Amino acid sequence: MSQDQAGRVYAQIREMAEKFAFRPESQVNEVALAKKFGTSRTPVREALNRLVAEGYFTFQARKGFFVKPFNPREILSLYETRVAIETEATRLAISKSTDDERAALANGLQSVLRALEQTDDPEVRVDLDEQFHMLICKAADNPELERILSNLNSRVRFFRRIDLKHRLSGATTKGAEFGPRHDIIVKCIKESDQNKAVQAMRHHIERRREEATDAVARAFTAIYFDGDRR
Amino acid sequence: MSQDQAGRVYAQIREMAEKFAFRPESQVNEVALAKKFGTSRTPVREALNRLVAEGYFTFQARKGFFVKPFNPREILSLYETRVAIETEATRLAISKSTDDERAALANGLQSVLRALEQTDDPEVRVDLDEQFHMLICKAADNPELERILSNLNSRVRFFRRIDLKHRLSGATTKGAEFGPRHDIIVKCIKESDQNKAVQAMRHHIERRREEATDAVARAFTAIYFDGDRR
DNA sequence: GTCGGTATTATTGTCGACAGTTTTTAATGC
DNA sequence: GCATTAAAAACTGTCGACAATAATACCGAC
Repeated sequence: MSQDQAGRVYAQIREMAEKFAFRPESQVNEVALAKKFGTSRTPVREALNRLVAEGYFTFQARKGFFVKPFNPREILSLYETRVAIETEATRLAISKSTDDERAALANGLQSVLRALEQTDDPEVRVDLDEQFHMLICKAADNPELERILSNLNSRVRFFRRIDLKHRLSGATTKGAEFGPRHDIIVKCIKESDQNKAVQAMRHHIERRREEATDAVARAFTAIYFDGDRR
Repeated sequence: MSQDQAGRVYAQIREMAEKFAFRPESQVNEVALAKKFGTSRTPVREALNRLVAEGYFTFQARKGFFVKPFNPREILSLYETRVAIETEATRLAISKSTDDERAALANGLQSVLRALEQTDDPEVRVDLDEQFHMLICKAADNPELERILSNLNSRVRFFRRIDLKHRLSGATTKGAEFGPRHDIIVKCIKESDQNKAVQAMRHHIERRREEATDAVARAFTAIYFDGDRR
């Protein structure tokens, strides 16, 4: 038997969860998953346990694992937490860094922004957007903030995708709505303007949050009426 | 066999980790733990998996579970993360609440402060201090922030205890150093002064952080030279 | 002594089985 | 029909065993 089923199974279940292949509030069937992955229940349970602690599932003793409920409040709380983490990360990234480090960071961010301008593929754009935010967080030099943010990101990814697709489809003009906000953040970092950078980051995420709340409605239909699932 | 070994084992291992009964960086021996708890390895592994995701241990494939390294940087990052979470929680607690809710919160906080004044037992005081902060976080009405903060709390508890014991032992006067900060936060909440409350919370935690950095040195000796352990 | 390589031991990863619970289904009485 | 209870099925929680891998001890050559 291969030796790291758990890791593989973990990655796959997580991906399924991110794509909402599980119906919210439904119970997870361990044996079905085990069968699907061609393993015993052990690696499945191991994966699910990790995913509980990461906020994807809940667990009730003697009942099993359940998919996290999926309501506006949950999503709001995710975005609010992002604001908490990322504003502080921005502050730290600026206050801890030397001039050189800050310049390097600004460079990195700008090259992400350039890449953003050169593609219309929503998947890629979500990916780049995430990279932008992670770069700043990494600059804060705090493994805990990084850990939490990457967890939040993976849980918000689904909504981001839906949201982004919608906006790209022509609801608004790309340049006006999407572009400049990122630029402002980079500019403030370059100029070491802590307060303005933090404020820009806050507004950036809060704006996304509003749009995501919208996206939830669309997501609901996508999940519940998009073909058969158990 | 009883039906919830995993929960019991989880709680016990976590408590051991909080008291640093495991030597940082050392490998966790699954069979030894299983023996100690009178179970098989299954519940032990289940517990460890959860604790990895909660930041107590790390995991390397085909090597096993390891106790998180224990250095000033780790601790600094924990406190910085607390600042991120709690300042935002304070902001939300004020902006989301009605006048009545805010008054109720202030009442609750003040009764915790009264309790704080009536005991010198460090254990109890750490507990009350934690309650104070959790009350504010709960008022933010955000399950995610709450989840993260209670995780952070459990991981800093050890340092808080050491720190508090030291301060109570007479290094400083209790009233001057410890008392007023909390009061200011309550006052700002009562008056709905968001910015001041956030600032007060930030300073409160940052001050603790500085003291905790000190405490780390003491903790080191406590862990490494406090009798035999494996 | 120490270096390299091999045998031994310890430890992890996975499995299938079974006992203990919960949920579902069926049956009975009203 | 509908509620109540009993039986059956489905599912979870735990275990002991074994295979795969890593760590350690041993041993001979130099």
